[in-house]
Amino acid sequence: MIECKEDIVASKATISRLPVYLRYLRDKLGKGESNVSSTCIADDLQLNPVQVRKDLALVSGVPGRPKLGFDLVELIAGIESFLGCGNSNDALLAGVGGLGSTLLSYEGFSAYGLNIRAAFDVSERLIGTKVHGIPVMELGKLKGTAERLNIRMGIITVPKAAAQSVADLMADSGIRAIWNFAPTHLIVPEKVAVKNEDLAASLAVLSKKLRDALRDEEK
Amino acid sequence: MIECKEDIVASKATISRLPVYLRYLRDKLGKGESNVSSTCIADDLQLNPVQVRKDLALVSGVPGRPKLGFDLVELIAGIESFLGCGNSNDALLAGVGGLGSTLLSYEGFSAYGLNIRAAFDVSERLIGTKVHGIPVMELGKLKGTAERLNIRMGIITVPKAAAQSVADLMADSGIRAIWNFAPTHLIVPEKVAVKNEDLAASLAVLSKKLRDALRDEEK
DNA sequence: TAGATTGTTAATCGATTAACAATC
DNA sequence: TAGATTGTTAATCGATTAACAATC
Repeated sequence: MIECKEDIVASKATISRLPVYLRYLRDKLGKGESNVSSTCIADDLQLNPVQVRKDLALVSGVPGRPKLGFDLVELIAGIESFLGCGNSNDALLAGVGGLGSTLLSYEGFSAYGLNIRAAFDVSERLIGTKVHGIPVMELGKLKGTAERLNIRMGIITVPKAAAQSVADLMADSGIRAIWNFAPTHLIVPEKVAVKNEDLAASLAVLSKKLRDALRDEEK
Repeated sequence: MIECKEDIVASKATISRLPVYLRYLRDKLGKGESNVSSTCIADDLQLNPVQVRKDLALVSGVPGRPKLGFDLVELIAGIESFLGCGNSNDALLAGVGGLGSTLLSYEGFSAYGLNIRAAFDVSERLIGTKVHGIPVMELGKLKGTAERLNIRMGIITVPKAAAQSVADLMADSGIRAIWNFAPTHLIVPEKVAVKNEDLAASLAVLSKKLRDALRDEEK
């Protein structure tokens, strides 16, 4: 019986920091280290040490030890268990254009449990090919594939104009979580979760920071 | 004299919603509409109407009118002025791999003022070519180009192992804001702003939502 | 006028940070 | 022991939401 940290409530902010810790801790482990303190993590990642301790306390199986800090192996296992928890994150991707192909080829996802099983497009040229070993099928086969493989996560990388209809199709195919890279707001049934990956919004935040910094300087 | 909304303080959360409004409002304008109410925006984008009004009040030149709502043209101009404010957002990109090429080819950025002027790579095969009209040069020319064109924003799409050294190079070249797509934490001088585009973190949030939703259902 | 919508003030909510006793 | 580090409780900070008078 795998122990799942199922009933722990972690804030959205905490959850989004966990992969950052995970990456950092795996790096440290790779360098042959065996312990790390919250203060050290906080210094390196430019976070508040108390925040780090609180985040880690939520997901670590074993507590940190005064003077020594946390055991790297235990900590990594704790975060992996929390983020992955035995459930594989199988997904489908719709839209094998530039961004879609890039995501299909991105090696980094497997480290976080994401496993893209099939891709879909409307282009005759792409249907039947494979990208990074992942088969590209016609969009009409999305529903059957999702149901057959019991896949609950969908990635949308189609052009804006097609995004809503693909979202509808996914919702109708039993997909319950959509990672949306199309620059548009999707309307989905209540039980479908959507995460918009909004590059424009990120850019806006950065660009504002830059402008403020340059202005402060002038004074 | 262009009126800049320079001294307005908007929260990070507000700033990241502004491009979402902007996209939505441009759509509405394209459909021939001329006014929109905050309640309507809130309904469509699934936000709280008071939040929408507060956000818009910060950036709109003219107030909304009871019964009518906001003038679309004025509102769009207000958000554009706030986000762009006359300063062009010229940028450099380092790392013309899959993701880098995708970003170079992405049409959507210009609508938010981003203008990638040059790209850099170490691959002999790529140097001297153009991607989507943007010249790819050897990495060694980054500093000279940044200084000559007075560019202050850099985009990092190199592999993880090269990211820190590229960040150092950018910082040394006068770049003051880095949009980092490499899955690693960068150490930069205090005056350089960094925005990490962390796909793993986004995935973690979505994946958690999905798991919670599926679990709630079982009960 | 009546009703929809606005903008503002106050209350609530959630997340971060500070303070500090406990522990190895 | 002394000092670094932990985990927890309380205070602060920031953002969202509720309540409501003003307005077209």
